[in-house]
Amino acid sequence: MVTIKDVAQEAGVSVATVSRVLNNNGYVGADTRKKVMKSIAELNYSPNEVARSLYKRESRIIGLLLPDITNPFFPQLARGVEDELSRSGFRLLLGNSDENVEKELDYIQTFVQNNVMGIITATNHVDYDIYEALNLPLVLLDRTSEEYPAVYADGRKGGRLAAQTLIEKGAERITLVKGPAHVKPAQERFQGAIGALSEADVDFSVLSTTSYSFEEAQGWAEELFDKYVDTDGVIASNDIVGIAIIHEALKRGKKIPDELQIIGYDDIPQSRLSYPTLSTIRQPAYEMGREAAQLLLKTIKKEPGVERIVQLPVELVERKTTRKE
Amino acid sequence: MVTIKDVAQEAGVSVATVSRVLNNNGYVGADTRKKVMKSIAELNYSPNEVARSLYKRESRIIGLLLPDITNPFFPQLARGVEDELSRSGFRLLLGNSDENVEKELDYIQTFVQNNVMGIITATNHVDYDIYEALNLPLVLLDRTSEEYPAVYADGRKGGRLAAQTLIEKGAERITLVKGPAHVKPAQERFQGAIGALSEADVDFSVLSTTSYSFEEAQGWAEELFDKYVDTDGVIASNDIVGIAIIHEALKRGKKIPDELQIIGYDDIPQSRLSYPTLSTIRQPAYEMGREAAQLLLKTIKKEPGVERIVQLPVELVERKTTRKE
DNA sequence: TTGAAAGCGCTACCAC
DNA sequence: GTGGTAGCGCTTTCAA
Repeated sequence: MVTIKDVAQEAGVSVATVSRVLNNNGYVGADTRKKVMKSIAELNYSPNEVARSLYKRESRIIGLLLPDITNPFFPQLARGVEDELSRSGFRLLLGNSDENVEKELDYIQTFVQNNVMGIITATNHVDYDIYEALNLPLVLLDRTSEEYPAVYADGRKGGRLAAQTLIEKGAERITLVKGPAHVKPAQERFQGAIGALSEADVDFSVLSTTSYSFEEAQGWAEELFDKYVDTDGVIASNDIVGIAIIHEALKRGKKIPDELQIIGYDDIPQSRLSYPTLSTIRQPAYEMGREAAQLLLKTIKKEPGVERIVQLPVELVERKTTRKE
Repeated sequence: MVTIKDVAQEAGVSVATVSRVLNNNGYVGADTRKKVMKSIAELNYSPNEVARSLYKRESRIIGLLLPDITNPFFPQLARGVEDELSRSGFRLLLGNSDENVEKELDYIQTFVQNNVMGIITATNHVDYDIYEALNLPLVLLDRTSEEYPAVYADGRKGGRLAAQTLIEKGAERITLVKGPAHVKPAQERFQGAIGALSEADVDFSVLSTTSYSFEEAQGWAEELFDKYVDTDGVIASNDIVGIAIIHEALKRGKKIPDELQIIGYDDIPQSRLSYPTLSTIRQPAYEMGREAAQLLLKTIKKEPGVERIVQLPVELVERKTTRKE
């Protein structure tokens, strides 16, 4: 390992001087600087971030905590965060919590132990003490809270929009799929949909589910059609479930969208590839990730007047599982 | 921030003693140990990993370099790596390279700067000098190389299997979709398929594509049917493209699998949710991630007799886009 | 404009 | 058994 000492020796100056050219502060003579630069290049030196971090009590690392990168909504978020962060030279320490408090706490602890400069979390347990005591820039992603800055899309409005769409397009026996109770955004969109449904003159039923996963989505779809045989409009809890419902409906010979309309939530990439393509409520996941990163960066840099809440718009994407009129 | 000094003071011992109980080495009297433990708990102390890392020249961090987490094959890998790693208390520094050498080099550099204990990379540019000079445990994931330990599934065999399957099931005008030339595993499976196709008495055509992405998959599918109108069997470059092809085929009124059979590659989770469900060659992505992590861990711990190559089996998953006989 | 040296939090060696 | 202390690679006073 080549250290600052080696560079200093090679260049015939002190480590202090090397440090100055490295960080571009303090006075350094033009030719001294040149000499140092040359030695740096020759030795292929790059400073040890760990030592730096120890002294400065900060690093170029951000902690990102996600429920599960395996859920296709989150890779988008993660990429957004990473792309934005890496433009400022920050790197990502990544953790999947599976919505499990212990894992979450565990990750938070190691984030702190590693001197991360800030944390972005898409988690439900922000109310825990550990975040309070953290004393670190924190931004919530895809979640809300009274206390912390947050970037999210308006779930209530999204849910409402989904329901309204189905109502307008003539669905009369709507089934609303409710996502896991412990997942906040799932509840938000559910509440929004319930609101719109209640205000309209339609019959509707609620199917309660406890997961979003690919493995179980098909089970929910089957249960849905077993219980509500003649439903003609389903509001899925997310696109995965929506796609599973398309699948099951086709299997049972239902005509989409004539006999049955389906609307999803998220607009994950594969929704454009289902057949028929899934109408859905779009959340700008990649953008959300970027915004969260920007917000965090600004907070770290202590820029004045940073907005605490960034709410991104949801949007109806009409494709082929809803009727045209 | 509470440091080892604070704990020492609180417990009325020296920092050396605290360090000993922390690391469970050296002699510590039973009651001294108890006192120290108590102080640690009271102050809610947890050691600064950065300081530790600086002294020991190692850390509890692994660098993971992926092409693009947004491609649904990779989250599985990443989860496998993370789950295995976290069992040993390691964390993940994550980077997406987009198959771009510069980004890759950039990430490698920061990995090194942050004292990572090892690197897992799913990258095509291992031949570059930087890896040689690295002097760090490295394992390739989903890639092969003469020089480094690697975990992968047998692409040649997979490609061969895909082609054989279609031939056996009576496809007579096969179209083979070739993935991006710079992506090694894509070429492997392509070669495998070409081999099987060449040995059989079938006509076939090759459609050359330059990406795997959702955005462009549909374009490839359209091109495919425009160019090869009467193909009755397509070997997709991966499941994304396979799903796009199903979509396009249905749109054009083709009967699957009677008029047209399709076989994918990877077995990403959403392949079970397409309609009809996609027959495919399964790569055990999650397992691959875990194996890579295990291999790396063993290398780090310098366990003797560590295997250099872990080749996981590919497997035909018959679903509804291939015929039954 | 430059160098010497203290110190970031921790570990490990050497005394006692 | 326990404490003192050097030193990991770096940054930043303070003096010169």
